[in-house]
Amino acid sequence: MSTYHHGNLRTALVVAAADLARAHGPDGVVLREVARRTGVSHNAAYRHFADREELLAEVASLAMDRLEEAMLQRVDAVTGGDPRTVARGRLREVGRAYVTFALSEPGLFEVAFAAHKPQNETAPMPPEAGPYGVLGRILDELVEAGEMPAERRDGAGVVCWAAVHGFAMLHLHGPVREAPPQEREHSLRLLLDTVERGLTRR
Amino acid sequence: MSTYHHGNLRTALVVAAADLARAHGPDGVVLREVARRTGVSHNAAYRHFADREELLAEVASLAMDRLEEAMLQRVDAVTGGDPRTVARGRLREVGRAYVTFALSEPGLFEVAFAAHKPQNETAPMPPEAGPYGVLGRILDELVEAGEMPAERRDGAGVVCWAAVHGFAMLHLHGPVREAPPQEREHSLRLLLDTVERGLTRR
DNA sequence: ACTGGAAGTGGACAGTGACAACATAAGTGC
DNA sequence: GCACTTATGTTGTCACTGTCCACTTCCAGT
Repeated sequence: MSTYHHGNLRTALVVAAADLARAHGPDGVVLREVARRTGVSHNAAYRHFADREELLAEVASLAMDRLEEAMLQRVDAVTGGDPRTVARGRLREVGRAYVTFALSEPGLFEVAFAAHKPQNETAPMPPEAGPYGVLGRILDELVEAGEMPAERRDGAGVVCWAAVHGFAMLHLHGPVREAPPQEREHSLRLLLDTVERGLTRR
Repeated sequence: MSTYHHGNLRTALVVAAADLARAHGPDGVVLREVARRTGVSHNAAYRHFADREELLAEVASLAMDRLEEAMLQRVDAVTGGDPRTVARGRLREVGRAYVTFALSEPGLFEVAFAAHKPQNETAPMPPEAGPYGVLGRILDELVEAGEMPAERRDGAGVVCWAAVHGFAMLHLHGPVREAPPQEREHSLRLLLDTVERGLTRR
């Protein structure tokens, strides 16, 4: 048989797992179904991943990449004259991108934060990489532009992230999950207003 | 046998399920283990709950009650002269209570927001009940005291909830889950500052 | 005292993650 | 060219889960 060895099963498995995640969330990523879809027997995955959790972690990492892409795309579109308004605009856009991604790719988004037990292999937490890094750079811009007091810079990343993350969660599983889009947009605007005002004012 | 009929198995099952939730999160609530702990055979639960999801929903409701208690306890402790400072203090305390509960009872907290498929039986969403109601009343106080513009009242509930919910999530499963308590306290303070400033200022 | 239905039991079944033993393909040194 | 080693897939199995079904036990109302 020419197809005994798949070639690059590992990535194929991750892709299939990501599809499942997209469609059915973290619990939908079932090892045997992933194998089925890849046209390979169950247990084949164990040659590439220690266990289900490790495959899930790979999907999570993929999801983080997608999230970062979405953020960068929107953020980089904000440009033009005044560094102050640019920085403010970017802060808003990065928040909007986060929420938009979460609501349009709920499955991937959940998986990204469902990686449970182990911290990753080598890198414990490179703070300047990934979505958090994107946000951090924008906050730095805000400080440099004189729009945010420098002493607020420290926890600001967590504050911003918490706000949009919570917003997304509440609209995915929380009590406002059935709110009409119009109301959702209103809340989001107020959220972005509040954070911007809270971080920059006075 | 005197113990063939348990008496009030339903609540006993919910309690056992809650214990499991406390210890191991939503996925730790395993029907068979719940039955085992209650000293009853598997399947006994099916006389009281349609399926696992329904038992989980009951635990979620219990968790919501605990959360509301914790919030009320801290909020009601804020009292004294000026209605303005009282209202502001309560807003901070309700947020602090939310985060504290989430971090000290992560299992229950997760279950409270893991109830997936069905909206509840009778009440679709009584907005004035539960934790959301507690928060809502505080926001009303803020408006009445003249500390928050009335036109901001509408989405304010979602904004506050999102902020603390996201904060809790990030510290439970997110990238800052291993942050030292000191750093966490700093971020929380900044979060509360930001929301307060953002909602009240001009 | 009898009986009908509610509450609990025991036994199945399909589906899951994981492990161990086996089979096959691809290299690798000679 | 050719044996041998190693990475990669496969089959078979196990314990565990949620759920369905048929059966048993007990209480309540006549």
